[in-house]
Amino acid sequence: MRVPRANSREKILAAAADVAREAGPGSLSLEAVASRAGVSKGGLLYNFPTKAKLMQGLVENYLSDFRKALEARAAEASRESVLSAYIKLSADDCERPKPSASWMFSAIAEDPDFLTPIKAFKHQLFERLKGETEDLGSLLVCFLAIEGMRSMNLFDSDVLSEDERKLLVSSLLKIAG
Amino acid sequence: MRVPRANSREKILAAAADVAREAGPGSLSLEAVASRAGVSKGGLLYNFPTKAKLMQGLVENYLSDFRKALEARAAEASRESVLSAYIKLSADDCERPKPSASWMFSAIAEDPDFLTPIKAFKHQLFERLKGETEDLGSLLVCFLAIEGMRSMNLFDSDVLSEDERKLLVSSLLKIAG
DNA sequence: TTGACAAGACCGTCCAGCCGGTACAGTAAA
DNA sequence: TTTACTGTACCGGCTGGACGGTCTTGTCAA
Repeated sequence: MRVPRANSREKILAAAADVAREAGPGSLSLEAVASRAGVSKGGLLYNFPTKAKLMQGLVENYLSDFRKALEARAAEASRESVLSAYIKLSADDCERPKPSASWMFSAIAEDPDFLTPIKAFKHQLFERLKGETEDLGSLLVCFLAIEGMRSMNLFDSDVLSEDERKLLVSSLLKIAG
Repeated sequence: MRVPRANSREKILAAAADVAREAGPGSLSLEAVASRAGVSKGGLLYNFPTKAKLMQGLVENYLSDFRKALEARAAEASRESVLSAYIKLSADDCERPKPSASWMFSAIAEDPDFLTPIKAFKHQLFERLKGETEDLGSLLVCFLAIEGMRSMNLFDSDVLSEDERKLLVSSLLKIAG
């Protein structure tokens, strides 16, 4: 694999996420992405031969980032549980008021199957946490509460205040032990 | 050959939800809805002059159903807290393996603002629960865990088994007190 | 020379919204 | 009782436009 002039792939992926977030998931067209990335449509199609490939790229990018971030957190405080790392990571992700993954809605509209890797990852993560936590009930509550937090952030729903979110996180960390 | 004069509005709303669920949120077109509802495109446009009105109808229908169901639950066991009623209602909703609200993704793709009534309702519900619960931390955990459960159902993500969901619900009810 | 794009024309598809019709139902005058 | 009118509910073809994807031609750096 040759080194590109500039790394267009990542620019394009970032642009796609930007477009979905700012113009709405329904406005994620190839032209909009290309324009946003400062790339021609031909250049975009060169990197992602089809829109499906672009969606797939978004999912893979998202997952690899997530994995890296989680692993980094789990490593930096190895005494902590992975569950705690997951809680803190998610709390930080949701700190940012902008939903960074609106592109998921575009992907679902295109084809719901694009999300299967994400579902699989979540399942895998859950299994991993099960092996680590002794009280399944607590794990379930924590895991689902995180899911709820992430979901609210994704939908750009600001039901909770800043303080409430912090209280939630500390409550979850307490439950996680 | 037009057979019965029936309440087309509800038929159309149900058809829209069916189409989104079965053909995917991206396939929610006026023609598909009309065909599914056994109504012509003109007839559909007669009831809902624009696609936006149809989406709005879906949201309003969803909210009024939700309100009724919650009120019914809260009334039938008036000794229970509203939080408990909300937990049980959500558990029952998620029991059905079909994600009954895939149309939400279509609505978001059309315009994210369609969901503001739902967000407002959630906010309102949360405020109501705050007035009822003494421990804010417990409420937060419960509320978000329910949100997570609903979100997983919406995304058709089957991370939890049947037993795990039941355990989760009983754990939540215990936390809710 | 070749890989990595730029630029954009072009085509087939799809879809929302509009519009001119049509089949009733109710009413009310003749 | 008939006829004429009016409004409701619905039909279905049409069109303008957007969008995805392909293809061709050109550019420039390594």
